[in-house]
Amino acid sequence: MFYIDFMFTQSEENYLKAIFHLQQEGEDGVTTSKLSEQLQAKAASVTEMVKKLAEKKLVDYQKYYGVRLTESGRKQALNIVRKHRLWELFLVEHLDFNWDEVHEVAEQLEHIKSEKLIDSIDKLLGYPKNDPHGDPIPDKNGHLEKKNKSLLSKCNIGDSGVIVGVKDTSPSFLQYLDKQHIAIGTKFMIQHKEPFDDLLDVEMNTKLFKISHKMASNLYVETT
Amino acid sequence: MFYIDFMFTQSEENYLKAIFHLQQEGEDGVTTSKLSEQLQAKAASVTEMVKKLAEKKLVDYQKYYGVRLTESGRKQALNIVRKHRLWELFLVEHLDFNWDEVHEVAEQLEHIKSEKLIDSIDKLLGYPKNDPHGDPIPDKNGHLEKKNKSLLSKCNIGDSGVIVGVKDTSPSFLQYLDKQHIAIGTKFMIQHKEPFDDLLDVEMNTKLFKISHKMASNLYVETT
DNA sequence: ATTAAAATTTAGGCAAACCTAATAATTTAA
DNA sequence: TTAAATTATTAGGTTTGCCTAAATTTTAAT
Repeated sequence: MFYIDFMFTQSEENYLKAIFHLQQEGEDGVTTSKLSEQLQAKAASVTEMVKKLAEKKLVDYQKYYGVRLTESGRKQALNIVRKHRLWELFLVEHLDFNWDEVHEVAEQLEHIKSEKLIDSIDKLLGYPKNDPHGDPIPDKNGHLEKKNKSLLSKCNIGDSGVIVGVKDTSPSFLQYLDKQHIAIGTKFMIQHKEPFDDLLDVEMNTKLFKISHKMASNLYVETT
Repeated sequence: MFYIDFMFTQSEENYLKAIFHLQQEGEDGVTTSKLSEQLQAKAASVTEMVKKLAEKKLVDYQKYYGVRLTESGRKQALNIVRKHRLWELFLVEHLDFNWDEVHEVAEQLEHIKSEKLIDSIDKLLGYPKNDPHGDPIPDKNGHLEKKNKSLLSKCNIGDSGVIVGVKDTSPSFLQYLDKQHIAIGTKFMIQHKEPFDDLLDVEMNTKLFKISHKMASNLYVETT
């Protein structure tokens, strides 16, 4: 295939995506070591690639102080995130994948270069707003809706609402949720919060669940 | 992602596929120069890769005399061809792609590594036998149906049948067929064949077409 | 049967993206 | 505020998959 100006290697795309995700989390700049961890690459490799991205004006890079996406870099990153999330939803909606199986395949599919392809998938899915993990899907123009979600672990006794997303998307966590019939859309109400270890008693589906702090800090909710 | 024993690079997969296709055409072994042309790579690059494939027992390689797929290599090649053709059909059937648009995207999609993904696509499509260009789709076990197709250019006056495939799958040829409403499944009968230049008068869709030798030698037919 | 032409292989390089080891800058803690 | 610890960068390698140019083998033509 022929490559155009603004086309990137898979590796470059993975870096852009990783920087984007890390920027979403912490507010401060993205460090070499954070990227190194996220991408499972050595710090030296990260420095090298980051310099390349800086040359291409995709990131602002300050030696020893990390990177930040430029407007152009952010746009590219959002495009990859968009493709990843649309593919994930497609796999669940049309190919009988479970939400714990989609990530790995979407990691590959997100690099397919065809605007028509992803726009068709988008259309087929009815221009969806969220992926199977509750994360918002950027639109074609790079607009990303930001929800008023918070972590279940931040909620207090008496709070109620609905689960809208997961922070950890590892198969093991998602399978654990499946086993307990906890899913996106599940309504909850916090009955009790143990001061000692933050263990929560949460009512969901008319049943009572004990939810660890670790689990609660990986569930996004919208309170009502 | 993690790589397993029998997983290949995109480049290796492209070589296997190219060798497979060239073997289908000429009966004799596949030469370095044929591969070089097919893959748009220099002969020296081909020699190098071919040696690697030989080490992996995917091809039998005789210096200066070319390669031939081993049983293992053929199985791998068929798997890639299977994926390519299933994706092509998926694009046409589910994403409104025209048959002249699918090849380029399928060239990328064929390298996605997920057995579950391609099996789901296969199922979604109803375990189809042919891709949008009429080429047979190998099944999961590497079985490839061979049809009794021949070229329209080999037919004689009075012969009739149905168009079952195209040899040239370039967008320009396919668009040319679209313009004349010639498609897979179109029935035909040869009214006349001009001895001088092999120009054919062919009845299709109750209309009469003049078909050049070049065009006729890119249309596969089954005669009745 | 020789020789010229064509095809193929070998040798030596290059870029991408990774690595380790050594060095340098920054941060933390005494 | 300095020294130690941490973090980041540079320097120098490796592998993959390409390339050009030179050498070799095969094929074709006289």
